[in-house]
Amino acid sequence: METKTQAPMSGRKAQAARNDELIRDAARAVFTADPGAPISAVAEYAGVGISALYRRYKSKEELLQRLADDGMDRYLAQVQTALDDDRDAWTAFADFMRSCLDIGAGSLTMRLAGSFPVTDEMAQKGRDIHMATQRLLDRTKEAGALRRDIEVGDISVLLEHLHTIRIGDDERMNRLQHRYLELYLDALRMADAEELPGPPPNWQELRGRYDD
Amino acid sequence: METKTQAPMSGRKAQAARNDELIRDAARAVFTADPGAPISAVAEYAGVGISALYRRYKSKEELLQRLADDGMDRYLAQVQTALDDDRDAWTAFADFMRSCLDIGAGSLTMRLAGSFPVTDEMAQKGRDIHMATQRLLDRTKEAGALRRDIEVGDISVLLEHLHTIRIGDDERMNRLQHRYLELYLDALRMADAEELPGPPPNWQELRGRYDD
DNA sequence: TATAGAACGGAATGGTTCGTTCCCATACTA
DNA sequence: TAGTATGGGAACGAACCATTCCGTTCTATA
Repeated sequence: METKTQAPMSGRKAQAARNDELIRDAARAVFTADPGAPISAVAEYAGVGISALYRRYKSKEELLQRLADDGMDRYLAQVQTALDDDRDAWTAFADFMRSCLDIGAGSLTMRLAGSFPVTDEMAQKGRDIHMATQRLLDRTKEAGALRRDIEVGDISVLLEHLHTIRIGDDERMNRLQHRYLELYLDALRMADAEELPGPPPNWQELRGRYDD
Repeated sequence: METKTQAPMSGRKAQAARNDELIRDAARAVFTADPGAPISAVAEYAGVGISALYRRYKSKEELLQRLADDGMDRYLAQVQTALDDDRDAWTAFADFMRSCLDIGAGSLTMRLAGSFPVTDEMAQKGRDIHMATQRLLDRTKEAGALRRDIEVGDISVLLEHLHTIRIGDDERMNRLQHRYLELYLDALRMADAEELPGPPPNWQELRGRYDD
């Protein structure tokens, strides 16, 4: 009975496994659209009851932490991919930015700022992210493919804010986000442009939003 | 006693007049920072009691409408200034964008989307804004100073989202917003750049957020 | 087929937030 | 000094939400 021909579909265990994923995806979608959304909205979006959620996460806070942690992992993976990319530096960098938009990296992590305590582990992961991103930027600058005065904090801010563009359905939204990313990319590429005003946001300013 | 040497300060009427302004400014500041802020936050920020607020506005909704209406007027004034600016087209346009950032134009109007019903008068004003902005863009494009595929909706989206950058205190925030505006401007100026992906957001898409 | 128990759905609960109203104090005006 | 416009801020009631609870469904096993 367990090894049905077509689907390991039926069966509480199978449904539970499917729900694990449904709930993660729903949570990501819902909280990305509205960081203050009620937990019931996540359940509804996932098409499950609230119990299914609380069976997996002790509290809303725990769910948010996991989501943020997930987001950091996914972002880090993108940076690694870019660092391993042996095409020309600019192409690797530009594609890195485009991927980040698609996977929503950097979005949740930032938008959830302040809504849960930061574990030591997450803080460490944040530093790793910073360093890896720095390496990517340095490499791109050395190839003369990126403005000198762009720093890690700028990348965070750019991605974070491109994600706040929310118009139309998911597909349209994504397309518009890419529209403005391309605009930014055209500017980022101008290695010899005049220097931008103000110091870029630094580590402390960005993290500051978590500590409140 | 009314005509004290120093100030026409004391006196209920004088205080009332001052409060009018205090409250408007507080409301703008508070709701710009957080469109969902409670009315009590506005009173606190203005340093007055809640009564002072309700004496002037029948409800929170009315206050929001007035604020949005105000914002539209201020934006329209900026466009007019830019249209009357007889320096070169690009400089006029760039300064227009910079001014919009400083006065918060386009910010409130958008961020408040959906939180109150739109009056016919406001809808009309919205159309005026659209047309005036269109004229400004056309003029700038004709001078070869602006990408051809930038449309009115793009300007709305750009301004709206530059305003969502909120890091540090008011001054720092403004400086950072200008940092990214300059980045955008460098890209907007590239009249012969490759076309951007996706159609720009249209009137309907932008207004759509109000009707819900 | 009967039954224990995992996994759920979703209503009920209790606490918090917030718009609005109310009551009383204060400061001018006549 | 009585009358009136302003304000301050507590009190009220509705809405929202995280979390808990209880009855139900489905599987596996005997």
